Amino acid sequence: MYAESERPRSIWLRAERTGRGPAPGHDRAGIAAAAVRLADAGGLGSVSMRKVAAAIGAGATALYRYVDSRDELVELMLDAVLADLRLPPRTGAWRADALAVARALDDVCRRHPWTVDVLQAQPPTTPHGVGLLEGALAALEPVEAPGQAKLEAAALMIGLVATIAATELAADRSTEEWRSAQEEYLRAVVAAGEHPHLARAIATSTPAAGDQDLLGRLLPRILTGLLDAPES
Amino acid sequence: MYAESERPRSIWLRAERTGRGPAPGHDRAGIAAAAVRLADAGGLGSVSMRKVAAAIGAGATALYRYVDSRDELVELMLDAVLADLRLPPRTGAWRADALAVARALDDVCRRHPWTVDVLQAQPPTTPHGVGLLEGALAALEPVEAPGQAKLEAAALMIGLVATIAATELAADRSTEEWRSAQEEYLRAVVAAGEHPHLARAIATSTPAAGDQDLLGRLLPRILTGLLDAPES
DNA sequence: GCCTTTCTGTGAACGGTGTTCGCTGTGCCA
DNA sequence: TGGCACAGCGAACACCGTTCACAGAAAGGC
Repeated sequence: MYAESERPRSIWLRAERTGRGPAPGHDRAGIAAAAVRLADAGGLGSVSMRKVAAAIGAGATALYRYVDSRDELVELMLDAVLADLRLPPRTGAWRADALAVARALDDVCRRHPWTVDVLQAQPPTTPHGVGLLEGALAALEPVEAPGQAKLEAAALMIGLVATIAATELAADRSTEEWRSAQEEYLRAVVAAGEHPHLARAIATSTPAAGDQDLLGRLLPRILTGLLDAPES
Repeated sequence: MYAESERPRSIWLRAERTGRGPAPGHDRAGIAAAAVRLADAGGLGSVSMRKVAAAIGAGATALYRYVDSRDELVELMLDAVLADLRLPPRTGAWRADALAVARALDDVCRRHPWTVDVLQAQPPTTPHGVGLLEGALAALEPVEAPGQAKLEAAALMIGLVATIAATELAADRSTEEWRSAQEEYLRAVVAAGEHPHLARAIATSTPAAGDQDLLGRLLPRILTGLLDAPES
């Protein structure tokens, strides 16, 4: 099919083991688990090849025997956490089914906040990632729409879940002093009086009232907008 | 108010010039413009302190006289491109007005694709960024909702515009060989037959048919979901 | 006018990053 | 048993953001 073997291939099409030579001391699952542990503790930024290698007790560059690049390592990590997705059985009510898929993904984002950084960039093309896509498309099965529109809807749904989760997680994901600097500036803007609507909104805002279930209120309407189908 | 002057402050609260000492050879606007040029050409990743400094003909570390960190440089860049926002006058029809604000932001995202990376992370707290927030809140003025809800709606609206733009720009923003590897894997998944819905959606998908005006179809419904107001 | 103070720009340096390369040794296959 | 392909490693390269001490220049106070 392809010339010899030069073509760069996805990690998911490369066998983990060739059979020749000494047995590897580690495997993709263990590496991904160690990297996920690091990311859960300190965010994606604290996942470096050297740190992950150290975490599994290997030399700095041993990881490149298992992974072509850091991006591939992140793909491994994403697939590892998406393996925990618990997609409920379909009921046939497509709005509810799609919402259930979204909620399952949302759960993963809560457990592993760094996943939003990956999911916002592009839809996941890993084994469990395409499982998620399949689940979303299965939920949309009753809808009459061209395949292209459904693909877009599924991809966008994933991105939107990530964005909503990111918005709600924003407070946790930034440092204290950065937040206080932001707030000081906002206070100054409000005090300057040039932004009356912003001032009023902030004044009448109860700081603790994180509104509940954004996903449940938003997603059905978003899907309606994407697929232009009447309520059902 | 604060002890002496140690507290870290936002760059927008620091004067650009104190008056003493030699005149600076550069200014924030010029630095931001050079950085924006770099980002437009090669993405946010190709904006490094050294490259920006070289672009304005300065030594590697001269930038730190104007900016406390790279993150602040990005804030400068974001504000520079948000200065091009052309917010149309309000009409009083809040859905249409909010959509107009979103379209203005969408235009900026098309011209400077790297802005989506910044906007997805958190709402913009720069002079023109709060101008955008003010514009969004002004559009929502006729809506009866608590300030907190309106703030959330405005912030989420910005993030969603960025996510939608990111989805549509995804093809342009990745390298050719990465995309071909992804496609090869997807083809293999479809061929394996374990994902019937995905297979059907891809089979019936016309590759060129980027669906038009996602924003116009999505945003009104999203706002309805956020603010729970009847159509008007 | 001078002097002090304060700021600008610089080059070197530190610790970190992703990644490449050549080496040693090991274990499988023929 | 010989040969070969692979695992792991250490050094190295080219970057990155950031800090620091130091040169020189311009403004303020006297």
